[in-house]
Order: sequence, then C-alpha cells, then structure tokens
Amino acid sequence: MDALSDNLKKHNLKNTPRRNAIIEIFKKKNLYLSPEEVWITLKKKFKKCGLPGVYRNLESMSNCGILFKIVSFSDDKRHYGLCNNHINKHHHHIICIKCKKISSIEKCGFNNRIKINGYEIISHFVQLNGICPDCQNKN
Amino acid sequence: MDALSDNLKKHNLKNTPRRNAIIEIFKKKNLYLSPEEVWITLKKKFKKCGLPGVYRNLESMSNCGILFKIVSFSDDKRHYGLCNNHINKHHHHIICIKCKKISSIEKCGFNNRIKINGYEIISHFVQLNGICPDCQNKN
DNA sequence: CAACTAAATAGAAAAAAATTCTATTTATAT
DNA sequence: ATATAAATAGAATTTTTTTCTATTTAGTTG
Repeated sequence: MDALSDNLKKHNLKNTPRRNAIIEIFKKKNLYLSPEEVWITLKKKFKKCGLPGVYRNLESMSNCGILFKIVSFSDDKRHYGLCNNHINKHHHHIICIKCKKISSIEKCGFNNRIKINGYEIISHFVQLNGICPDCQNKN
Repeated sequence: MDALSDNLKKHNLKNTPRRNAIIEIFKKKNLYLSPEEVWITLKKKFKKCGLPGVYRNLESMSNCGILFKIVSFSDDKRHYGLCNNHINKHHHHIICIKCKKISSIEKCGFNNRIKINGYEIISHFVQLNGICPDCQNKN
C-alpha cells in the first residue's frame, strides 16, 4: 500500500477514482490550484462531476495531509497544493509567485509546544514566496 | 503626526473618521476580526455604514501596513489584525486559537532575496498559532 | 478661509465562492 | 454476495466579496 492510500485509510477516506484523479492532476501539474481549476481539469476525465464534490475532496484530503493549503494574498481564493515527498514529515512550502510551482523545505526555526510571549505554541505556518529557477530564466 | 496618519498619507489614503474608528476597534479589542465583525461593531457608532466600505478599508489599510491578514484555516473567512507596535519593522504574529488575541515576534530565521532550492525568495509569511496566557489559565 | 480635487462613502445590485441537501451510487469490509 | 458507511451529482441555497453610481468629505491650494 502506498503512502497515499495509507493516509486515506487512516482518515476513513475511501480510495476513489475521483480522489486518485485529483491527486494525478496535482502530480502532473506540480502547481497549486484553486478548487475551480481542479474541477475544470477533472471534468475532462469525468463528464459528470460536481464542484461541491471537488470542494469536499480537497478539504478532506488536506485534512489528512495529502494536500495542503496555500496562502495567496494577491488572490484571496482558496488554493491547494500536493504534499509531494514529505507526507508525515515536518516541512513547509516554497511557491513560485509567477507560475505557482511548488517546492519545499524541511527546516524552519520553529518548534511547537514551546512558549513564546507566554503563548503555548500549538502549530505554525510558514510559506516562502519566490521565483522559481524556470521563471528566473524567462526574464 | 503619528505613525498611523503617516502611513495613511504615504499611501494616499485619507485620515477619515471611518478609518480611525476601525483602528480604534482593533486597538480596543486586540483581536483579529472578520470584515463582518468589524462592520457589526462599526454600525454601533455610525448608523449609516456599508459593508463594502469596510472591505475596502480593511484591504487598503492592510496594503499600507496598518493592518495585516491572518490565516485561519479552521474558518476560511478573511480576517485582519492590527499591526500594533511594529509598523515598518520586520515581524510576524502569534495568534491565540481560542480567543483570537494577537501578539508578535520580530525574529524568524528567514531572509528575503536569498535563494532556497533555487527559488529567489521574495517574501515570506509566518504565523504562530497558540494559546495565550489568559486562555491557558482558564483551563 | 473659500474653492477645488481626489478620495471615500452608502446603498443597491451583482458576481463569485462555498456549502447544504437529497437521492443514488460505489468502495470496501464481512 | 451482502451490508454499510462513505462518496457522489446536481440542484438549490447561503455566504462572501465586488462592482457600480451618485453623493459627500478630507485635505490641499490659491
């Protein structure tokens, strides 16, 4: 059983064609995508296919660590990316602000369960925004 | 001229009663708030007062560094907080996941304009989520 | 301090984004 | 094979956000 099926099972999520197709879309594109973008691509494969289902799948797959949520303040819509290699390993993402490509890093200076300013830190979110090598070369 | 007026002016934003009232709301509550929450409070002071105006103000004031955007994944609505002391100084925020109180830190391990995984880092977003001292004591 | 100009506002309307609901189908455990 | 819990489509709805126009206001300039 691969890491993906394993993760699905752990969270009582079934291994459906729809979910696999969604994962394939992310793998193929290697970009972060909005629910609508996923839906548009998905409709090419499944003629019958609703946007609400896409929302639900993105959300549940993000809850179980297969996908993750992106922060894109220039466009406040929801976006998701695929947690490629690092599932179950502490890591953060680097996104290309030009082409939406995703990379990741494992190091960050933060630990949970310590106190800062008296706050007991439960989780932390880090996202690096940059320009990927491909896009650097284009200019 | 105080830091707030100064920042407004720099961005060609006028110092209106509405904006000052919004800033006061954030100062008084010291919480992060959704546009709608700001609006509800604002309506107590200004009977005539539209939600679109609140959206526009929160967005423009966040563009000029007076406010900042929060990431709250448990509730995907938009949220803003007040950049209290640190305007114009590199910093990040710690939020209480129970009561929405905000604190901040100046240190993080990240620098912009360096390369990671070949990406030229332009900006970075860090948010620490925790439980504030008050809420720790409540349990 | 009067007049001017660019920005801010309200309020209505529309658009966009996300969720809920019901009936039906499907994955998978037994 | 059957049972059952989860997934789905599709319609409908709700929520969130933006756009638009006419009017008002802040802050500059003469």
